[in-house]
Amino acid sequence: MTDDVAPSPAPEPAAAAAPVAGYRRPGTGRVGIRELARALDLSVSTVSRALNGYADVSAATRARVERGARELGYAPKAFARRLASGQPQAVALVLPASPESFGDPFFLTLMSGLGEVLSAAGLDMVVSCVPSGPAETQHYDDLIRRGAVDGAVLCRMRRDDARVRLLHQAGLPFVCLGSTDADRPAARIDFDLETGFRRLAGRLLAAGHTRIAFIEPPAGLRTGEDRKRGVLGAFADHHLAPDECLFVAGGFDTASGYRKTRELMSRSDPPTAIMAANDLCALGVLQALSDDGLRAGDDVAVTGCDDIALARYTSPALTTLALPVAEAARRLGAMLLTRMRGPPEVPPDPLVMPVEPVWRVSHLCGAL
Amino acid sequence: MTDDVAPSPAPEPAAAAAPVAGYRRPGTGRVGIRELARALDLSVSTVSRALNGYADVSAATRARVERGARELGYAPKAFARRLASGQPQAVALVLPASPESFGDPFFLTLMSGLGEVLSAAGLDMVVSCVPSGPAETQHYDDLIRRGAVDGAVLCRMRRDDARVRLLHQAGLPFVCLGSTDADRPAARIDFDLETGFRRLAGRLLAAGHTRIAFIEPPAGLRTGEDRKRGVLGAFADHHLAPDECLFVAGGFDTASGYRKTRELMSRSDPPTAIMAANDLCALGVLQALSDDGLRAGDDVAVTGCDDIALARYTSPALTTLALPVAEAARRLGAMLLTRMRGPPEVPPDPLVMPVEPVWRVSHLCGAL
DNA sequence: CAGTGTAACAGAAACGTTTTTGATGCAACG
DNA sequence: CGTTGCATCAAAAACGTTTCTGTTACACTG
Repeated sequence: MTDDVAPSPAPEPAAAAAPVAGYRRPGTGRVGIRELARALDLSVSTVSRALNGYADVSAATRARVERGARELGYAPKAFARRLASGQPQAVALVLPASPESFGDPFFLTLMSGLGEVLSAAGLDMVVSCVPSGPAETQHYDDLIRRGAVDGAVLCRMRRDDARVRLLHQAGLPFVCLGSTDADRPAARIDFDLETGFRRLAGRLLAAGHTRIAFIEPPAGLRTGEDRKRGVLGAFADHHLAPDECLFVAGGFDTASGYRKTRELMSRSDPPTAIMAANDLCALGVLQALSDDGLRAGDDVAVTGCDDIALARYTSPALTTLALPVAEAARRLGAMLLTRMRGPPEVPPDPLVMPVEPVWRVSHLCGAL
Repeated sequence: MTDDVAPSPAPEPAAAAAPVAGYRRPGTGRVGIRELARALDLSVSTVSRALNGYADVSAATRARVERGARELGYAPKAFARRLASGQPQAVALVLPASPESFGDPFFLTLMSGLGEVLSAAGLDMVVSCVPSGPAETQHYDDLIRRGAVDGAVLCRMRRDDARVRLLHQAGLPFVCLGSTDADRPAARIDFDLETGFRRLAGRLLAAGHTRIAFIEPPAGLRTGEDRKRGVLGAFADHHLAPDECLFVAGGFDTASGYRKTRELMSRSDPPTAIMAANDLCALGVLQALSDDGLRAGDDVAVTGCDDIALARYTSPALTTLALPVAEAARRLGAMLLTRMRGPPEVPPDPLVMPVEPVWRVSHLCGAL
């Protein structure tokens, strides 16, 4: 109401690199704690203390303040509160931005579950999509230095992960989806993918498959090691040795599933079963087989991982591993909350969540 | 370094409703503009002006400051900057949180494209998942009052949308994916879904289908009206009248596609073609047909919309509409940027983007 | 040479909160 | 009656920036 005119005779209104200039911030003139205090004929400090639950304000006054705040539509500005008190305001979620995995429903579920509990705690979630690798760590560094977030959620963990080193030394509370190195223990939740893949591979071995191919996740990921250990374990359970030539580097995307399957099936001794890194990858496997005139579940056994909504609608319906990712996301959020509230160094409480095979039809068919 | 001890004799460290207490903010002791100024033997104001591109600092000093900032790892705290200058810091993206559409890759693509251009402009993107409806508007209201964001992106537009009313009156810059009422013109990008559905339906009509079912998007959505107008238009083009009983309320999720298809196909006069609200919905259609022993593309024609990555991997491969959503997301971000930078009332510049049918196989098969 | 302009910087006042420290009135106590 | 204690509130000092207003030194004008 007061300053509605332009900054007219501004001495030097920023010259070259001014990032976002000429912008008149919205919210100017909106009701602040000062207006609320004046309207109630109270001091600013009393209003603040009333709203924040301090003990030295009478019940009557507190009620009056709360009512006034409601009526005038006052809510403390998050950035000012953050500046004055350092109370946490937002947490970061950095998603991998590989163009292929754009469609992975996994992350949407993760985000949604996380957002649910964080928003209930009054925290905002700032998410960014950054390609995995050094750029990702850099992005975290930027977020921290700018003070944009007070906590972080990591996924796609790798061993000797630069991000956890950074966050540890920055003293920022964080939680991981998936485990990393043990030297720097970090709070985390993990899916028991080793057992999951062991059970999947075990079933294939029991059905007589010995030439089992495994399209591995992108190199460097901890979860890739887990999954591989699982299928290796199944071979050991059956006192068999895998043909490691059939373990090929792949990815979490449909395209790599397609490509790798064509390579595998054009060998002189093709596999009789193909385990894909995840469901998205398995879709590529299915398509490649179909293009070769082969049929999954009849000619070649195929398995996926994640049990995305579409797994039951493929043809044939995909046998896969169901991950409780919504539940994991909620728990991750809760873990992060306690770390942000509590002392900076609470002991990590790792939690590994079970994974359940979903036997549909793509894994059927014996070895010969 | 100075205050590392607890707030020991705190008079009354918050009693009941203190939201997040006992938390010692991270970043304490990190380098601020004050430390940087001291290290360079300059005043705080000069450092600030140097970093912000003001003209009244010598080139030599500016270089020295920039170098110092780089070496000490200084970046201005976003919240303090926001407080002092009102420069925008973050924009909101509120996604629908219906448990069914959790997996819709559409939103992941939208988010990623948006994030790309916003992050390049130094803006954070705070995303939340809220069920459509009043809660959504309430959430925006909260974000605004708390000053958490300086701009917003809306999707899933409805006519007479409460959110655009709110944002308009709050004076917050925003852009929409999809159009709303014309009385309050808002900057937006829209997909030409009317033409898209008209072409889809046209092809079906040309193939002899007259009993075309349409599983509509959730009621109230503008995009639903567009799509319906498209199929109605195709009927008009062919001088035919549709059986409106075959236009049923559905949703953007697989489950409703499945359910509605079973209902439709159990009629005494079932449709010979089914147009689904989107690809996710079409997957349910495919599954329902398959469960009835019918085959899409042979017995019944089926179409979707969105061309999600999986559309080519269904069986049969899904005929659908390809939307340039990544491109739209980037442009939407750019539009929001100009609105946040420019004066609050720049004229809206609506943009409708073309949509391309992808003729795969599920639409094949004639009427008889 | 007094005056004027200007380049380059410093000091201090914002911004909207929270938190610390003080102040006041009043009851209870010795 | 002077203290002490308590309940309740107000004033003022943070928080880390940006921006407004001075200030200095120096070159240039007339």
